[in-house]
Amino acid sequence: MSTVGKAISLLELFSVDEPELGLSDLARRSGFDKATTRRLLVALAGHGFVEQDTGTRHYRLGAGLSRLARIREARFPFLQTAVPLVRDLAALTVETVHLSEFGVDRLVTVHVEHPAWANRVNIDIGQLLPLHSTASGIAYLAFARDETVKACLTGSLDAFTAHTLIEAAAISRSMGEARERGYSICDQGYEEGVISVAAAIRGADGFALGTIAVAAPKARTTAAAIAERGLAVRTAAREVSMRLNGENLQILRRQA
Amino acid sequence: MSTVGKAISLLELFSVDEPELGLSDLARRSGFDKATTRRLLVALAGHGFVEQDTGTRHYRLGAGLSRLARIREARFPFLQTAVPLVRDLAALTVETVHLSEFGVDRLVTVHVEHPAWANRVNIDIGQLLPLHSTASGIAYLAFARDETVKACLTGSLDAFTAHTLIEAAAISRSMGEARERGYSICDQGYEEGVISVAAAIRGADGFALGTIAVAAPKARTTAAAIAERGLAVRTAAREVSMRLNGENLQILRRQA
DNA sequence: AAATAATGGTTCAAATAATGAACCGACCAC
DNA sequence: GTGGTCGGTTCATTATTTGAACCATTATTT
Repeated sequence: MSTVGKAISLLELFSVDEPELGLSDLARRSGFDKATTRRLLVALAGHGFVEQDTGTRHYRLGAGLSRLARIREARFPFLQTAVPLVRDLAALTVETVHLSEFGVDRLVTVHVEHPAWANRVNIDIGQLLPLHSTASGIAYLAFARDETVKACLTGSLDAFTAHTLIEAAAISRSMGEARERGYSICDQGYEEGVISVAAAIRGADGFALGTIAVAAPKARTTAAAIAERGLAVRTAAREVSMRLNGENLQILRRQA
Repeated sequence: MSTVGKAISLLELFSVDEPELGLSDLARRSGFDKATTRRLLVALAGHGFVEQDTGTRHYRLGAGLSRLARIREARFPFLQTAVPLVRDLAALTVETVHLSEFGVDRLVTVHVEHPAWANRVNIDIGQLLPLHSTASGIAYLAFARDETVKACLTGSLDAFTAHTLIEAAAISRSMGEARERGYSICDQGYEEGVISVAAAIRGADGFALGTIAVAAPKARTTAAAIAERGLAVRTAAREVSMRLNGENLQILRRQA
């Protein structure tokens, strides 16, 4: 692994649940030597990618990341555009709604709205979602580049529950349904007892950029509710797509 | 420079004005060899820190940065807390209001609100502000750790305009005034014809975390307007500080 | 339409930077 | 005290990064 990759994988050890980590802890989890870990942290700190708490000496993600993320957001206002619509959708459905963006080979959760229910689906910002076994993933794949789809479907796929589809043919069928319907449905494919619907947010070229999804406990979810949510999530995703691409929705037809 | 430092300095070449850059361009600006540059970009792309446009093959900042920034924001909701108050302040003053956070040795602009005026002070997200020659910088230094102040004042300081204060004594005096007043004033210290006021956002330990500032063309700015804005920016910064620290404002007294 | 000069990307011996076992001092619990 | 942490440092060994020269494409220019 390159040194750069190692440094970034240190950053990736931080999460919403564990936003501050000590040197030894980071070394242990990353598998790097303590000296190596520290060397990397110092390099990262020198550019504000991590900060060190002056009291505990623990490390946390730094302001340099916020800076770059804001620069990115200024050119590509994904959050700014989508979050209000995600909020509306959350108010409408009264279930967990999450927004994700494609990165490398997975979907990255960048925003979540939780309902007031005690029994709800909990999702953390920063969570990474596999493409083949989530409603978001299927919705994404339905409008992804062929190369992305191929990369996803070749090789063996993890089964997270007994319901996870792991055969390429079954997943392709699911993608096809999502494409026709305008939204995907994933019934406990990633976590037992959770049913989700999702729709793709698409770029000016018609390919998917990310997704909006509604996740709910299966116990209180009727087929009618699924259909209703599906239409709502489809509408929301379409609206985000249009706002992102300056209203020229005609390009949103897939150029097969 | 460490490899990690090189990779990060590649990321820092991107800005709001130039959010997409080609390989040769990046190599030229960074001063790294083309092969080195590409190697670094590939490593960064592998973790979603940069993405490559499939058409132009140009590189841009990637979703991985958004992810980490959002994880950071979840633990330390600086933007979420401050932006609404920055907006209110912009509506009130009808001048450019910007929010910044300390990083490494400078202030990082993380949010900006511009007024509708044609003649206004323009600031980009991501802009880095020096501590000694901006209203934000002085406001920050007024409540910074002694080590930070010392690090800033030792060594020679750049004069950006004929008005820039570059003697440690003068800057210290300016800091003292800011501390008493609750806000700093910087009269053309960074850019000719621009006058700004700023106040520090402070953490639970009483030390500054960042600043809120109002910047306006000097031509249309009266002494009375400065005083008024000063109080407004002070109030806004105090409010952000309190919300960030869970209302326990008593800790906000400086523990000399 | 041929020539030129960009571009993005690749290769491999040479040079440089990363590595990690052992070490230190500080702190904490027993 | 003693043993176990912790954060941090050192330096000979080792592995990775480096960059000149290279190719294939894609604009420009002549």
